[in-house]
Amino acid sequence: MDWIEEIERGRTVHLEAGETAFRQGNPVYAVFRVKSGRVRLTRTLENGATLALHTARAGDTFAEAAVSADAYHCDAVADVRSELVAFPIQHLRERLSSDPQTALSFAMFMASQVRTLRARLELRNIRSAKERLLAWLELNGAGVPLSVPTDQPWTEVAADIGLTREALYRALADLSRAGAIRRENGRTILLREQ
Amino acid sequence: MDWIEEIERGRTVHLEAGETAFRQGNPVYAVFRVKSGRVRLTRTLENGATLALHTARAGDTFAEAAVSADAYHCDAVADVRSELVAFPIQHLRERLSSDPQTALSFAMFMASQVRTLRARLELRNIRSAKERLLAWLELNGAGVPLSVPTDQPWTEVAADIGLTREALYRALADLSRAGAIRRENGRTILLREQ
DNA sequence: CGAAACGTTGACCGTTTTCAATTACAGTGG
DNA sequence: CCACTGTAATTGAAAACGGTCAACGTTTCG
Repeated sequence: MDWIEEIERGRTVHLEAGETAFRQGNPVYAVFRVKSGRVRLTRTLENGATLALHTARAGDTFAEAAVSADAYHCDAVADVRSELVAFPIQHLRERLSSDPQTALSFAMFMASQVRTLRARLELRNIRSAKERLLAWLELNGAGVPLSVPTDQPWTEVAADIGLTREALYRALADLSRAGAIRRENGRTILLREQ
Repeated sequence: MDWIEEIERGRTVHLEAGETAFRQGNPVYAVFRVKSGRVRLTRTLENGATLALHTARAGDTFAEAAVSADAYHCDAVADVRSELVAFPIQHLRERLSSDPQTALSFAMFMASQVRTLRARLELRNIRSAKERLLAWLELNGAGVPLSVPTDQPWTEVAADIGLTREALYRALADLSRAGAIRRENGRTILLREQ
């Protein structure tokens, strides 16, 4: 799972809000992981428009493509004060191209990301806030009855599933009221399972 | 880019609408690519609910995780009559675990998918239909001035970016009217570039 | 201790969805 | 070659849902 940390420890980088880890065109020097904070990846087009490509949060790895590229293809700007771990590509490349086991771990890690992202994208196709939230709970729940621990603020969940926090709280309240879920100390339990 | 076809040719599988490539729990036997049609990946929960995990379309590879799993974790059901290519995992595994170059190609292919998916997800955070469409055009455009070929029906684009086709056509009309884009034989050209 | 973030609910407004209807076009079989 | 079916492209009108703004209590953390 943690393919990259098996290869090397990496060095910690501190960024203040607005500071950059790299810019479009800079020669690649590392792959990153966010320890805390938030990093925004954006691409600037020829015409000056800025496109958001990703927002990396605590735990996320980014710029994995650096392994096989010469230069970065987007900007990485800290959104708030952030702490990153930078894994120099040098060593990474050597290990990946000499040790098939490491390369395979890397590949399978990326494959699992793909699965997660596809599911999140599919989730966004659900228009109704209530149903979307319900699907998110089902996707992230575990156990019987299915339940989700409240280990991240609902505000974050809201951003995750593409709702404003207000809409999320309303959906939560509606589902509770309808008896589809129950919220208790630190967990949300799915009811009405058949 | 086409890591998998460099390893083996795979055998073609024909599925009628409703037929399955595999079901949750089946022992893995292949990784797939859709040649034509559409395959829906779904997971059935203990409580009977069905979760959509992905919809694979022409050109998409799916079940890449089969490489390192014993059984499939979801159902793959053809949505319409479809043609798939099945790449037996046997040989795939051997090659991937013995040849670092192949494993690395696989990893980088997955990494590029991750990049694309992240960008598509980020796109969905744009609430306004007009702006979302504009961002999609910028993301998929090429050349100066930026332009996008009409190689897929707008109906599909609508599904891609999470709008109903009606909303998309309206956004398209609005942008045209406002002079932000121009639609001509087989291309959509972004104007107002600075 | 004070300032941020989080949690929650109300009211209103705007955009998108929905439903409906129409035109255009491509492929199919008689 | 033409009626016939299915998909794509478009536009209108009305309804619904989520966004936005506002306000307030609570928790967290430097």
